[in-house]
Amino acid sequence: MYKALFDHIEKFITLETSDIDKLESCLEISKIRKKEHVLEEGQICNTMYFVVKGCMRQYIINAKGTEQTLQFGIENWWITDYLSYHNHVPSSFYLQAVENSEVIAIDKNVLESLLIEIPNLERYFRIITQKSFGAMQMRIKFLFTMSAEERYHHFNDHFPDFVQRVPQYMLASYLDFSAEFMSKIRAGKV
Amino acid sequence: MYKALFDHIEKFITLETSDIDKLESCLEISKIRKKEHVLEEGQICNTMYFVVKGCMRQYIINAKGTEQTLQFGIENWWITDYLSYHNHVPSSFYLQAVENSEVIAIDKNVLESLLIEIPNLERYFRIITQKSFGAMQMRIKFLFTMSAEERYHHFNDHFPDFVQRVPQYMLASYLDFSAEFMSKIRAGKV
DNA sequence: TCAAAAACTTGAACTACTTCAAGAAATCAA
DNA sequence: TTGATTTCTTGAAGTAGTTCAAGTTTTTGA
Repeated sequence: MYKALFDHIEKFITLETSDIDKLESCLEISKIRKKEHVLEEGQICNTMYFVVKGCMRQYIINAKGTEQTLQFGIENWWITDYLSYHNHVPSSFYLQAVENSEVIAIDKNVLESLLIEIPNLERYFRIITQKSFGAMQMRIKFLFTMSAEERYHHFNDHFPDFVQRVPQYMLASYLDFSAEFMSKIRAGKV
Repeated sequence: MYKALFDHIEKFITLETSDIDKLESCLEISKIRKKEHVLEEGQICNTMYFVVKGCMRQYIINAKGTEQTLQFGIENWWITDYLSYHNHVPSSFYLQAVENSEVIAIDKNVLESLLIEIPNLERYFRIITQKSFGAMQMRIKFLFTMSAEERYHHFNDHFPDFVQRVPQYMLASYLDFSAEFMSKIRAGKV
């Protein structure tokens, strides 16, 4: 059940059996129904979520009242609002399930003590966060250098299955263009 | 000399004296002249840079041959290409000094062994990377929700001194609009 | 299984930006 | 101190996208 997480951790470090037990005793799986929120704007985010199954997203509601997806989190990704988490300030974001999902939620206080007890786990989080940061640097590059149509095709080429999984309007906003424009790109009307 | 870095580290964790010595023996300050590169596109990035003095930037050259700044790193920031660093693949970016700068360069192999020896240092990097990731999430939010003019004023309100430090065209591309448009915003001609 | 809700499509009008080209101002290096 | 380089400005023309509104299709849930 927690296997997905342990498998993911073992890709980067090796845990002692005692540490596995220690960690396991702190974990709890929860099921999040499609459209359910685990964080809403204004709340303080005290939890990190590891997606075991399904898909979560981070989004905002912009000045026009439209939702804009800033980030997706699928299987084997961690998702949280790191700024609210670390600075203990109200979040600017919503965290919501896009599909019925299963996540491992781990509370900040629990996690921070665990990390002090298990230095190797600290290492795991350092590595995956640095890698995510690298992915984000590439994302900024793509946003800055590609046209809307190029971003769509690029994403579609790299993640064809994922494109099928989420509503088009969510993907459109993630790629930073309107849902209507997405429709026209797909129809070849641009 | 390395004080800036030790001061920064001590904001997040406490190092044993022996660890301070160990770390110090691995550090080396280098001076980077304005416009000098520490990384060029296509090279593999094996170094992390801590800016002691001055300003560095990460940029690309786009399809039209124009430079686009993706990231600045000023005093007390780490800067590197995390994707190239972790995946050992050629970098998509340039890393260059915007001003005459002093940086502490630390080699990947040296750092990775140090991190294993000093778990607390692992913790330091985990925390600062997560915080940087949080800042990046906010940056995406601003890019997605604000107009060019709003982005300029928002940045100018929050970092008035920094705006004076870098050429306008670099800041314009960092905020994702053209240098010419920046000129018009500043002249109130939009 | 069917009504309601959610998601997608389409075209027309609009606009926030880019591009280009040329000149002016500021900074740099010898 | 001056010529060369870099940076900034300006206006005119163009365009990659948005917005709106209405209709269609698909999915959902009782």
